[in-house]
Amino acid sequence: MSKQVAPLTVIDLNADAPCCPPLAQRRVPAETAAVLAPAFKALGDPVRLQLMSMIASAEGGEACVCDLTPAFDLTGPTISHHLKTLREAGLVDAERRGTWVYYRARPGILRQLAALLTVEPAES
Amino acid sequence: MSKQVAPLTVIDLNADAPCCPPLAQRRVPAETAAVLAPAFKALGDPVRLQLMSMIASAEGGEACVCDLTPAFDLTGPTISHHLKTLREAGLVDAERRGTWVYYRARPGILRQLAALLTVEPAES
DNA sequence: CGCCTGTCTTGACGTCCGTCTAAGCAGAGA
DNA sequence: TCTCTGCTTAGACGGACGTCAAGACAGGCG
Repeated sequence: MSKQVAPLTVIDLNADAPCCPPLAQRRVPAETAAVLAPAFKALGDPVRLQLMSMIASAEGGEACVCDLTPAFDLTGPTISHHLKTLREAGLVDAERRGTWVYYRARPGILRQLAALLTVEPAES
Repeated sequence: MSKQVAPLTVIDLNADAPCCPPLAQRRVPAETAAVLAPAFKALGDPVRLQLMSMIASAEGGEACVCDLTPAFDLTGPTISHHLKTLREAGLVDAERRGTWVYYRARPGILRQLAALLTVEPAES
């Protein structure tokens, strides 16, 4: 355990470059797991997964809450709660402009998660 | 809905090719979200994320429960419960050979998840 | 056959999560 | 300033989750 000085204690979730080697290449340290697991957890709900996709794929990279809410059979506060969860997981960023609130995806952490799940094309 | 015979009602989680376009490219349909969210949810626990990594990065692609359990400060049944969760999410496969049980990662679904999270290198 | 080791299942308990209703706060417009 | 609309926060309730102790099952070995 003292072989390396654990340079991953604080993980920069905004970095564009992957912070960690793929999950299938090297065993994920406990600290890395503790930081990245909440992000996976936030994506572990169908509503939030769709919200994340709607935000990330929106025109101009941002989506208004007024466009997100009517896409589900849920009340406004419930959608707001899910958006807060995504925000606290570091997956999205919120900004109020006038009357409406806009949400924007953070590509950095998405890249981290994708890199972690990357598998060699032919591993057999 | 009658345009195609709904080939995504059941998503082949074992397929090697990605089943869905990236999350940031097109809005994820509700059915896809319902199928893939449980996989993210299963990875949304630090213990399971480490278990998944230990299994996927193990020699020969498989890991014995007897090697996984002592790596955590948890009881055997708890580890077994987490492994069952990973199994039910389709992330790993279990096989008993003699006394010990071996777990093996399913690269297909990992590729699906990684593809879904893929972000363009420069999206601005 | 009987015991031992290793793993899974069952049942229970405390905590967290998803959803709702009701209330609070921030801007825009009259 | 007053009111209206849009979004968030607070509180509550039912259900699911993480954990453990105890028991059940499978396989190997005397």
